[in-house]
Amino acid sequence: MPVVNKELGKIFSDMSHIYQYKNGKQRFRAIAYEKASRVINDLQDDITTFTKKGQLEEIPGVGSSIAEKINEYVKTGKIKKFESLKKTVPIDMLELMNISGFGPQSLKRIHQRLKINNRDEVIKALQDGRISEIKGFGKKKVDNMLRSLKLHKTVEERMLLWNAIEAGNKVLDEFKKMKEVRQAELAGSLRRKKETIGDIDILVTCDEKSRKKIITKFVALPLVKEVLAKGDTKASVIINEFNKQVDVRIINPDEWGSALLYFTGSKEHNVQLRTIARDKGYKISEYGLFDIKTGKRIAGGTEEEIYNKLGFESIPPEMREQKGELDLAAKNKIPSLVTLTDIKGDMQMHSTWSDGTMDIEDLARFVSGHYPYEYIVLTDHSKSEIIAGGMNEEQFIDQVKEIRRVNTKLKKDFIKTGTEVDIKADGSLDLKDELLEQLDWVCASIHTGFTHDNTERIIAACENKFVNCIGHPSGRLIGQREAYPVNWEKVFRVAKQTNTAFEINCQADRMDLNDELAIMARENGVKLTISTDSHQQSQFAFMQLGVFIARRAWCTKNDILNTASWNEIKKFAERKRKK
DNA sequence: GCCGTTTTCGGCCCGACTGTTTTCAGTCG
Repeated sequence: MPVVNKELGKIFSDMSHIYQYKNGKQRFRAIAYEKASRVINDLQDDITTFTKKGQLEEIPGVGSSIAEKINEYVKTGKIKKFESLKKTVPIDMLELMNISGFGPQSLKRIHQRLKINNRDEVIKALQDGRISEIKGFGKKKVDNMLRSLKLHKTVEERMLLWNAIEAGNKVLDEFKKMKEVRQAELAGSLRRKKETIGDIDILVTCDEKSRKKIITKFVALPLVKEVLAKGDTKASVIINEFNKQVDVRIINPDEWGSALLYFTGSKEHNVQLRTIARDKGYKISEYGLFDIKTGKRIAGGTEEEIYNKLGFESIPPEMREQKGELDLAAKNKIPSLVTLTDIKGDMQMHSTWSDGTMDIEDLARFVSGHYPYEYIVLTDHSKSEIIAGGMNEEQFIDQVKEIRRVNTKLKKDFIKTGTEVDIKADGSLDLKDELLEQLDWVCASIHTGFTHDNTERIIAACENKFVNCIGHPSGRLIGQREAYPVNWEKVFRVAKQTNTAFEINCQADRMDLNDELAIMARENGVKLTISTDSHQQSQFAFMQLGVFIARRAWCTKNDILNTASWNEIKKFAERKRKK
């Protein structure tokens, strides 16, 4: 994330906290700052590209007042209003507001009674019993505050989508095993397939009388580490796996659609939908769609029913991020998103010839036995990748012979020849064109210089007529390594001109391109590939992760190259070579 | 503070759980 965006996001989040703390009547102002903070944090481009063009107010949630503050910050490095606000509250204490149980009103009372000014003092006062002497702070509340303080660190770290899918399914299976349960489904950001997941949401239906029994069974499961809350219709627990929070909601079977809609989010999508419903004289809650005047329930059994009653076509969960999907749905223009079954082959993987764990024949037999693919492309590393056992030109020639041998043995032209060739610091490749020309598919990737601006390097690679695709283009590793700076608009323009595809790499910690960049690529007319970059058997299953990214980027089958037959892909490569 | 195919003013989604209360505020998702 661009540094300025991060700084501004933090400032606006702080301002939101300050307004919540100061005065309940400023609630909506606080919400506005909160929203601005989130939007700016999610922004792909550096905010200064907006300030330069005077387009700040085109960002949703940014109006004239916040735009002015952004300009002030970009120009002077400060926001006067924020500086003066900071002096009126114990700002160091408000850091705690991100922790559950530490709301503005509680912190305010603690500050006023104990004259405490920072988070460490609050923690100390909690532990030595001073806070439990304040009216309204009983033993349970203090215990809860101490507990969530302890949990805060581990729970705040988000988990990778892949891990969340595995953990979520484990819990989901437990519900499906209970005979009282009618339906159970993963909801929340997990259902929308965000690249990282905060907590796991599960929705369950049953007869009303079975609710208590289900909750009781659930909180007693061995996989539950700690119970945070439980009532008649919901429960929150921490599970052993990844130390993550799981929220369960139980509803009646005829509320399935409205509850799923509500529990899937995103929050922004729901708020927009509810606002529209309200304008039309309806009210949406997790219990259904209601006519405000008569109080009559209009819909709620399925999500589709609710969308339709409000004049929308149904919207896939991956699109529910308030990015204009409701406008499209109103015009019946929701794209037909790519699905896993559309994928006809895997475009990047490694064998024992470089750093993979399977030899070519085992690999081919495994994939053709477990996946319905028409082709796979073997893309072992080139010589610069010494640690990964990268190969030189002669070794690639030998490998081509081996691939032919295996294909003959399998009696089909299943394995395509290829490489993941290194893009060197100067933008040149570390394999000779004479070799690249002989391969079916060339993917070029950056493996060094992660802190530099790599725009020109990627462009240079695109301009080589034997390069068909750029691999893991942004170089980020989720939670470990930031993406290197790149002028993406420029890069995607060149990609389009040169007929170079860009990869959506499915490795669980890469997910690269991410959804935002995939949107930008698609809008620029750049073709995408979805590939697992598998190094071992289990990783071929990552393909679904890439499909999820593509769906979040509103991609159809036509945007994804490897939904096509190999003949089509060959034509794509040939067009570039002829240019 | 943001926002607008009924509004440039007057709205701003909706309900459950907890704890400490005698009817509700605070917090959360």
